[in-house]
Amino acid sequence: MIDIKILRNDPEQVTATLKNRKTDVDLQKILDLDNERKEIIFRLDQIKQQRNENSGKIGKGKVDPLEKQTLIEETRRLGDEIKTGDSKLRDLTDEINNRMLTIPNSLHESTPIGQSEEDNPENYRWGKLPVFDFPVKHHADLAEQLDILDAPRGVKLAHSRFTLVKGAAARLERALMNFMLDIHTENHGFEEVIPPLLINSQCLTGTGQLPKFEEDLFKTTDGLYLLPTAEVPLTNIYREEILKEDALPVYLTAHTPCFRSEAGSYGKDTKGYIRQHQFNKVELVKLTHPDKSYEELELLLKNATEILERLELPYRVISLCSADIGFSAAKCYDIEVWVPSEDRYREISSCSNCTDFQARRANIRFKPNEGGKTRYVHTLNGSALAVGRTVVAILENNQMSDGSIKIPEVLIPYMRGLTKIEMRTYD
RNA sequence: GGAGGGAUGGGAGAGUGGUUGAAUCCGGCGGUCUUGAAAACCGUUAUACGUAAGUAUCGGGGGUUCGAAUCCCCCUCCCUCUUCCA
Repeated sequence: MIDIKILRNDPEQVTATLKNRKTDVDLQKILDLDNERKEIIFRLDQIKQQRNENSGKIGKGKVDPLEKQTLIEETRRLGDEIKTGDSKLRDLTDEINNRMLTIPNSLHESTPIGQSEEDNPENYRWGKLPVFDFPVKHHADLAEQLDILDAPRGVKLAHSRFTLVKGAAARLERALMNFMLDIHTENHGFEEVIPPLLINSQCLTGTGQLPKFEEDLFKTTDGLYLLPTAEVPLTNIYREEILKEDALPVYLTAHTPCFRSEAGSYGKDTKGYIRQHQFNKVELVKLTHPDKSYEELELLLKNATEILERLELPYRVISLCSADIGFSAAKCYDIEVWVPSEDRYREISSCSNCTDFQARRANIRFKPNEGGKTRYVHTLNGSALAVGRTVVAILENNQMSDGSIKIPEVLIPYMRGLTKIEMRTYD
């Protein structure tokens, strides 16, 4: 949530943000409601003051009995007025809040203005693209031959966009999560946690998935949601808390499955393992001092790209432009990995600085060392990495002419010595 | 699932209708003392809105009352006992 003071003092700035983001919110309505609210508060405070004075007099018995009855009756009328006023005020405040929750975060000055994802500038590329002297295969075809990803049976067990992961692919996913978590905990200073996978609506409102994006989520019958990303529980760990400044920055990582309904992406990536309702992801979250969040974003990006470099997978980093950046982010880098069968890079990570936007929604603050007012922390999150898509990248980039897959050097110990995924032979 | 108990300031914990935004203790901060530290002692120590007067806040919502942390109702969460279970 943005600070309503920004909207009051500089509505043009918010209007510009909305325009650049290609979205629309009725700001004038919010401002009107806000003014109405101010007036009600002012009037109500005066009535309450009068009521409190009257009650004080009655209580102290300083009024003579005749006047007392009149005063009580008069005060009762004030009470009625307060009652209706308070309920009006509450409704008004709720409506303002609900509308405020639909305003996206302000953009950082370095976030490029663009009209669509076409306008996301590329920052740099890393790695040599693989050259194949045989026809490149799609990972779904490779996996089918190797009998390691089973889409039809995923459908049988659940629904379309679910895949049964088998044998060497299952081991590869397990190896990747362990590898990624080990790097982040041992080299990058993140604390590993295992959060609940079912999340309540307050948390999802805190990180910005609710109320606007409910249709992207799976909801359970008792009102909880399957998490769409570990960003939600990790960022919300300190919801409604005040941290000590010395506790910052907080670095958290988790491996979790993620669940997304993928509403609105019918027909996209229907073949293969790119777009699933359930996928594994290792997530990084940072809670930082507001003055440090942009340098922390650069570090976060490095934390994520390091995984790809160690796996020797070619990637590029792009900056999301105003039309493509997420609702909660002020600035966001996407890391895209090379996918040979598509002859292009595909998203494998998103690293965002959400500034105080989520912290304000979730009420995550810290007490400055030098004293004074509590301030909102800045929250950052990044995938490092999406495990399923990493499997896709390894299958495709490391495919051999015979359809076998070379295991990246750093994963071999995690694969219990397996260096290659080959055709299974059933006797 | 069954029965009961509870939710108060950073923490512990008083407070059953009228200067109680809230005793006391711990913690935090400042000071006295000390070469320094500890101990002791003194002071101080919530948040939001508002230029201010002020208003609101004792889990959340509603009600009773001139007046509610305190009484009544609903909801949420937590705990204990019991049952079941990886």
